[in-house]
Amino acid sequence: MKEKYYLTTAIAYTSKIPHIGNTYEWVLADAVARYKRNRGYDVYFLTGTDEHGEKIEQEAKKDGKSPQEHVDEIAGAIRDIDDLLGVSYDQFIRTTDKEHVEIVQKIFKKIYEKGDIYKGVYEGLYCVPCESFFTESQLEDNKCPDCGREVTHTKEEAYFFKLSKYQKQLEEHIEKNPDFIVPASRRNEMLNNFIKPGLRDLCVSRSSFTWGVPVDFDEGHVVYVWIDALSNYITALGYDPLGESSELFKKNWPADLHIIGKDIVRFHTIYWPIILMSLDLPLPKQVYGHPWLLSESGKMSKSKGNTLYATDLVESFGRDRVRYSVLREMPFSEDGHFSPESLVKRSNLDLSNILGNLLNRTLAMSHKYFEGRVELGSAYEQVDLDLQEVLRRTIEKYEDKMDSLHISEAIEVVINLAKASNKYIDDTTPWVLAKEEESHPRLKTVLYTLTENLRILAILLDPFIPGSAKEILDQIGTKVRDYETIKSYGSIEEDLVVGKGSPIFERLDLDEVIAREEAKKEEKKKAELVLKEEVDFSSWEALDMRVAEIISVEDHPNADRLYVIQLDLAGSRRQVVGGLKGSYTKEELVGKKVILLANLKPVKLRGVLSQGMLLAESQGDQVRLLEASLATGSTIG
RNA sequence: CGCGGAGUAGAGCAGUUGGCAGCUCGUCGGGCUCAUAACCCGGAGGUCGCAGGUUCGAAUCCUGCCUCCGCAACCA
Repeated sequence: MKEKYYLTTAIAYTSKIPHIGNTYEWVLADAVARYKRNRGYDVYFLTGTDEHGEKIEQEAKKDGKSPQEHVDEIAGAIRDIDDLLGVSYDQFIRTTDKEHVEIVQKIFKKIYEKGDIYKGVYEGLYCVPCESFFTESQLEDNKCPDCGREVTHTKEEAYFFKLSKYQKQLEEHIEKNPDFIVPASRRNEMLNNFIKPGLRDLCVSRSSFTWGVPVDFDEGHVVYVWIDALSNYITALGYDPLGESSELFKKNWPADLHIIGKDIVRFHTIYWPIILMSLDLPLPKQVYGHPWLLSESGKMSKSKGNTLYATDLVESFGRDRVRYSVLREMPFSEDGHFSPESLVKRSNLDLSNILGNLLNRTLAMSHKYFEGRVELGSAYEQVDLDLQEVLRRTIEKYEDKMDSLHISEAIEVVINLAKASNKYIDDTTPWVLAKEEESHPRLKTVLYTLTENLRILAILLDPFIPGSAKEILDQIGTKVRDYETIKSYGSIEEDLVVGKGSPIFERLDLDEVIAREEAKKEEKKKAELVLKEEVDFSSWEALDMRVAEIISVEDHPNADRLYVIQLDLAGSRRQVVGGLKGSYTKEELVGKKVILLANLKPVKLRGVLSQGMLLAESQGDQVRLLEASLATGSTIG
């Protein structure tokens, strides 16, 4: 009986088309899935899309579509990206699937009936002019802390999850199972930052929007999107909280591995385990919060113009180069950097020069000297045995690295084997052996060794570059492709005739690629200029913008990125809180004449009153204030 | 005093239990010619963020400080 292995990715949020940083996760999971299959596990690999929530409702509205139309479109695109990257998922779940929705409703009901979810009130003391809720303790003299006016008692019904009930159990589980959350830094973060300070009951329903799973016993409420989303890992398998679960579920749950981004570790290691505890289900064995794939210039974002998409990359470079370079550049716990340049360098170096060239020169020699026939000649010599020892250790390290999810290091180990094989050619100098008839048996053994090494290299690389691994084995012409065969050296056919071979992974010209990518980027920029909806003149007239002068600037006492700015507006004093740190020093700001949106409703930002907004141009992280020259109080128009 | 990291050769990074400071790229020089101008060998290049301490011995352990990044918060 094969041992089962159930792994999942996070389900992708369908608000926007994901970039390569988002899609990296699927390739990572796919590499693990393929590796485990090769090792003989009965793998079940789940991925899919998360399609509910307020944000999606809003995105759809912006495009003038219904939420369903919107998510159908994005989910389709995501599925296409998965297929394009060769992600070998067994199931693709969508949270709008009817079965999923029904089971989520049952899960919610079951937890409710158990008493872990209770109906409460999102209670608050409400200040109508400020449109804000406050707790008793926030009030100053029983008045609104922002504007000092009377507050009214307001209640809104909502459902809450008693997280605190399971806090101790969860804390113990995490402490007793050091591998439950990896890497360890994430584990510490969860314990110190969230669990130990105490878990507050979580509001698990919403009534302010409707795009979600309805609470079937209470109209007007939808299930909190995270409860809905996390449940996919069991609904996909056919879990039934009120009846008999499917065979698929019984076989596969608990999951062996959830692969997710480091930003959502909290949901997967606190909320999700507690949901499972409440349902009396076992917890997943491991959650890996992988780091991020960053662009050269930092986090990928549209405004920075450094966003890369899998579809473009695969079109430009081919699937395996993209898969290889993202997996290779990505460390286990630190963020990795990725760019088309790094892809080209990696690809040329590892795949063309070291691997592809090794294949090519080996096949060429077999043909040149023995018409492609590969067989063992004279007995192994020390240099051959040394290489076999390198090979043995390579497999050992590879398995160790793959099992602990250190994918990049596993790849490195394999490439080092390819390097050792190249060195072996220099050490044995086949072209010298070819000259003398009497050294031909030795030459046969050398080529046999190289061919067997290549076969093993291809099998080891299969999880990362499945297409090319197959191509290598095809060129060699061997049918011996099972993972287990790499452990008994010399498993290759005895009467093998290798193919002529042709270069895999042609070298790429870096300068050419850069020029091409730049041109593409420019075109993209043009295509992405999308303006907001048209407004009429009265909307413009309603804004009162004035010239004002900055008198003084202080750090916000309670927020890292904010300044508290005092302005002179035609003799009267204004205070504005703004996120200008990082763009200006305090000294630079003082004395500047700027443009103030003066009739914006005042709000408190982390406790400090802000009466207006300063106009500035912004691009990504860069912010530059618009500067004025006329007297303060002058109007803009 | 919210939490977690990072600071090691020009760049990107390894350094597990303290024991002569390493890898890849780049650079310089050499070798080879089977091969995708690829492959192989060698050299140069570092006060291991700063300051103390423990030790026969510290990149590694302890204390303090500086700088950077991420999470959380926040950007009118």
